[in-house]
Amino acid sequence: MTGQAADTIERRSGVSLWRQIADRILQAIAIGDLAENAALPPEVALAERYGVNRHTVRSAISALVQEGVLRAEQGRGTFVLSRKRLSYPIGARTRFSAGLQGQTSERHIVLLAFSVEPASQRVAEGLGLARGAEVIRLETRGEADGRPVSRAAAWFEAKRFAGIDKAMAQTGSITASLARFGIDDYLRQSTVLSARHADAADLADLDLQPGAIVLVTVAVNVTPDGQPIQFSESRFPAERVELKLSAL
Amino acid sequence: MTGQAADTIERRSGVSLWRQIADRILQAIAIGDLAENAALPPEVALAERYGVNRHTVRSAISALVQEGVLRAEQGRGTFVLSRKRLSYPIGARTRFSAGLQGQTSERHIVLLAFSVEPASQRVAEGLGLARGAEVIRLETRGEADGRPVSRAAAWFEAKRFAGIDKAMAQTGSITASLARFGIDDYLRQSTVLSARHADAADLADLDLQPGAIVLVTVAVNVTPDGQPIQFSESRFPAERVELKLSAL
DNA sequence: CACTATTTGTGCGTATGTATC
DNA sequence: AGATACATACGCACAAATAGT
Repeated sequence: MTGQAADTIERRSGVSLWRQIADRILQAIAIGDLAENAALPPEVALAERYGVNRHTVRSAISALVQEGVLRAEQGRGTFVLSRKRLSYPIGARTRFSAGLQGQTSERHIVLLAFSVEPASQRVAEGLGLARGAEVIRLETRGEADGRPVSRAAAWFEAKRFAGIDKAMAQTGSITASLARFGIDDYLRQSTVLSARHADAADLADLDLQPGAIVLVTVAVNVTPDGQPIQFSESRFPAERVELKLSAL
Repeated sequence: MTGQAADTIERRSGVSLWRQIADRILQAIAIGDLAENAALPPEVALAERYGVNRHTVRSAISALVQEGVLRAEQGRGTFVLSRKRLSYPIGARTRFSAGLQGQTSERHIVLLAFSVEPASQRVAEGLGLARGAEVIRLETRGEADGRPVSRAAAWFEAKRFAGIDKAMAQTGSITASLARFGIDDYLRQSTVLSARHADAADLADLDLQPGAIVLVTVAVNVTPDGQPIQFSESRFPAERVELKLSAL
């Protein structure tokens, strides 16, 4: 971000100063004046350059952080985010590791937590169980090249899949764990997709900045003969992942 | 939002004042103390209640607007947004009107604009044309019960579908328009899904507030024998729509 | 390890602009 | 026209995190 005179910031032009400054920064990124991961000048420097108060610069930066363009780190600076996204396939046979093969040099699933609990309304419905039936919940995080790319909770009928947590911890794979219970194949029966802002838990789990967006999928997996075995809710950081729908 | 003393807002507790106030408001909504579409007290009143500056209240409200919980309208007030979502089906035979049947009493597509232009890289690839080949672009908005639920751009080969804009204007249906060109059936070949914050155009087209999220699908439709006929990019307001994936 | 400089984060007070009723 | 309520902008002060010295 070199010269670019302050004189193009116009007061009482109908466009707020902070929006004009935000647009200037976007332009600088588009031109290549600000490269990916490059640091912006400090807020005070920008304020001086544009002849505005530091708060006004902060409003501009804040908007771009919300838009997923910048990342501000207290004590360090403000940086331009990279924009490449992994393409995560969703289809009849959605599998984490296989799906990302070729796009990353490394990927794996970490088991974060597990618990046995009574099924909530939606979990019971998804699995075709009575409400309150015992289910096992596995919390996992998917990572690719060291970066978190998904955060999922999966529920299984406790009676049928007792010990799946240990299998998961050992194998690091849902597919392999289910195989231990005689499930050689399973299919995606339904997927509902939505998006929202990341909440506090998402921010921590996925290493995101406040204001980041997560794609949320709620899915049911079934055996080839239609028996529900897994209910899951997955969250993907929208800035790092896109979903590619294939034959479902 | 009745009583709830200010004394639960704690200074130097490690949590910023604005975040504590935002959480209080979320709690009030969860409890039902603030109903859907209810107006919040004015900023100055909240500031006084919590014993903070008005700016601090504004930070809290601003965060909740970003999170899609509130909607601030200059000169009128700040309101709680409703949370019900339409479920938009995506599958092999994705059709706008048929998909929303049963969920809304009324839905239709409005043709906003059309143009003939040279195909961009991705459009050419999607349609299997040479880059720069002439294509027709249709801009449409989907509405259900008077609310915008989608905004789409669709591209067709100009040579083959000359006049599709008029068909679209008359019929208000892509399916019906394609039928005039001898396309009785078509299938969804590929769909890539992502999410981002709404840009200025989205805000205007979909009647959203700054900070709103849009789900974006990029899709190619083909004839049953695999010939690409339509490339499209659709945007759905995430606060009003979820996508339900069905057999693709 | 303490100290300092740098940089972003939080909060207050004030003034003025703009949209709505 | 006047009152109300949100939006923008400035200036000041201090807190918190980081990176060096």
